[in-house]
Amino acid sequence: MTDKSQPALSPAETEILRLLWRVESGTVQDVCRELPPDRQIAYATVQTLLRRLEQKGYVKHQRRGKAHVFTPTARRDEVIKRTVGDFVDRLFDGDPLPLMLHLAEKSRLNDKDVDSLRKLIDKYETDKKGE
Amino acid sequence: MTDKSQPALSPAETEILRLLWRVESGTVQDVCRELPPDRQIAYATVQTLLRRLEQKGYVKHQRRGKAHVFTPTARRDEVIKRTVGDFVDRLFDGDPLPLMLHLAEKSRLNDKDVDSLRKLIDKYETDKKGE
DNA sequence: TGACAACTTGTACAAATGTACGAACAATAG
DNA sequence: CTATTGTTCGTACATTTGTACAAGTTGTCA
Repeated sequence: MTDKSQPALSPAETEILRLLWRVESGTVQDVCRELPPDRQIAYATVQTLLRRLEQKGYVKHQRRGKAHVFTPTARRDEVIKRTVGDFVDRLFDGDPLPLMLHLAEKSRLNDKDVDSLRKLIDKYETDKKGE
Repeated sequence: MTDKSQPALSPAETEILRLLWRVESGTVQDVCRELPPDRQIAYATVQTLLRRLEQKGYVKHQRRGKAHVFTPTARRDEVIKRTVGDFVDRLFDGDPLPLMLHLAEKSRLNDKDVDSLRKLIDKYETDKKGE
């Protein structure tokens, strides 16, 4: 059970945490290297954000030689779930359907996307029968 | 064409704007009255937020007697679209599908929801054939 | 062992955000 | 016309966020 009551993430923190997830685990430099080319922020800034993430309990670090190696402690899907939840609460009073419909309408889904969705829906209906 | 380059909304601002949309148009008090009971913030605070919304170009006001009547100038779906877009960018690199799948999985959709979705998907496939 | 390079830590600071008080002002009742 | 009441406006302030410099620390290579 990971701690449910972690403080919310700021956008910049989210950005960094996502990079860290991508690397699995890494030093400040590793994270910096992962930044897209059009998004250059200073080493020190990334460091601060990682520090704040640690304060908030989303990552931990351990030394490896001189460097700190940061590792996420929060599971990706947990965080995403909470973030999305907050978002849906804020914008749609907690009802996910309008968001889904919105997404389905506005975005160009390709065939595979539609397929995945259809599978999910089918699965939902199967599950429901099983209950 | 509404101005595309409005400054982003803070969560509190979003909250107030949503209330204003609900009322269509109203005074500070009207908006206050619309606040859920478990979310009591001071009149003055709502006022400030409405003022900031106006500065950012999301609402305008006109006098009616003593009071200011605020009206949204930004279309609901426009704002939602942009907000959702930003969110998807931030959390999913702009790809909406993971979010849709996430929503479909984690949320308890009821039968009507699933039905709506299915309709949308069907429509998508019809459209595609037509192209 | 001492100099160098890589890293971290402390600190800073401007902007944005959430929140709200108190003074000024307008409408209205008497 | 004045006192009262409801409203706005200016202002304030703590906190969070985004950003980063400079000084200190630690490992490493000669």
